[in-house]
Amino acid sequence: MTARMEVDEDTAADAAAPRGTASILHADLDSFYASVEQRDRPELRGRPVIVGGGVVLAASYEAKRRGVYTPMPEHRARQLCPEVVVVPPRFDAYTEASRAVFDIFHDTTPLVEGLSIDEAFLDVGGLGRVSGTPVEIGASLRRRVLDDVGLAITVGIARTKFLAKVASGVAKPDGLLLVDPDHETEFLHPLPVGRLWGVGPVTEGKLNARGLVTVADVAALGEEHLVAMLGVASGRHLHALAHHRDPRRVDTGRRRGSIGSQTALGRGPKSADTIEALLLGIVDRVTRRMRNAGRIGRTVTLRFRYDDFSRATRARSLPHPTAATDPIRSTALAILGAESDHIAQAGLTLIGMSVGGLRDVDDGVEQLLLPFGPRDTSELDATVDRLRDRFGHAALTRASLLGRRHGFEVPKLPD
DNA sequence: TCTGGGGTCCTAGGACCC
DNA sequence: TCTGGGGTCCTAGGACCC
Repeated sequence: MTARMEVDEDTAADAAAPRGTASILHADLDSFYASVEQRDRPELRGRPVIVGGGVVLAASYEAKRRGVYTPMPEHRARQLCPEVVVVPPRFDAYTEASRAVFDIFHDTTPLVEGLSIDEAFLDVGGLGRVSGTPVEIGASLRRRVLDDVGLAITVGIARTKFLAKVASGVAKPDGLLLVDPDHETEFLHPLPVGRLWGVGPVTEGKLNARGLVTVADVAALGEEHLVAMLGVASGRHLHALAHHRDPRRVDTGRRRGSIGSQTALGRGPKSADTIEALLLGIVDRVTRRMRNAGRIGRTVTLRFRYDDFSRATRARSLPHPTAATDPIRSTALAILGAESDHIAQAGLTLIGMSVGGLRDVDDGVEQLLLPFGPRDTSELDATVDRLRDRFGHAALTRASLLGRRHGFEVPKLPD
């Protein structure tokens, strides 16, 4: 490896460049769903546990040691490990546990970027005088999550988000690992390429087929070769990561760009009525979640999977963003109608719908209300009707607040 | 290995506009 | 009548993440 480093100009340049300090934490709860079950049911501790519903959603470390992983079919897990305990998921309990852990994150630093229900980046740079070194902060975070929430959490600490994420992956389970900024290459280069964030089975297969097995192998390659192999974005990204270049800051302002729901149907024939009923249930669920979140969206996407596991997505954009059930339902039904022949022929095994192009409902309300002022309310009634149609009844409360802020009364308020 | 449910990002072609 | 280049939006598909 040393010889490789010497011939690699990029790495040499990196080594000469001034390093930042390792102050980014990646905190990742271990086997999250399964750990919550073991926490709440002491008789499950020390035993192989999977949370499942057809496939393995999460496996305890006792089960992982037996070769069980996500998303393995449940029956396969039982073959590998006959004494495994299968627990149905309790998503409310996981959401609540996640909220408690994120409270501790936010109490640690204001710079928190959530990645999923069970992991986040924390920037603890500049907290030194108050809270200690990043390693001390990481250790105390782990203690607090265990004491207050009863869950094990692994923390990776590094100069960049990418390295912190890789570090927590290496440190699992129940660990803490600092990647010293002066020894990043030694840490990174021996790892298999599949450890890189963004390298999945397909990319790993392409790289392996060209004899590229470790990160060092990838790092020795010019960017143009990776771009030719993987495309512009992936190639550049991978090249940068292999040289531990990752300028992304911890971003506290990230918001979801789409909200969706899907359901697997199993094999066997389903009537068109059954499929339509399932879709209507999905539409209700998604639009309710949108309204609860105060988001509106424009692009309705249906997702289908067929008996042979081929997939298709069909999208249609609405003229205006909305969270109202009616326009989203009719758009979804129109897409379904256009696909009905293929569905009848190919056999549907999954149906899903999501709404993308999300914005805040306040933005939509504001856009419709903004042309009005205190002296121009002649068309306000019609506008309020349109507000209700597009965004649903709840938007009227927001419209009322916004109207007052702009100095006029919005009529037809909800009671 | 015969596959859940929630998402993100990237690519690419075509329509449309200037 | 035929032509260029750039930008944006829409749609479909694919890879990836937990």
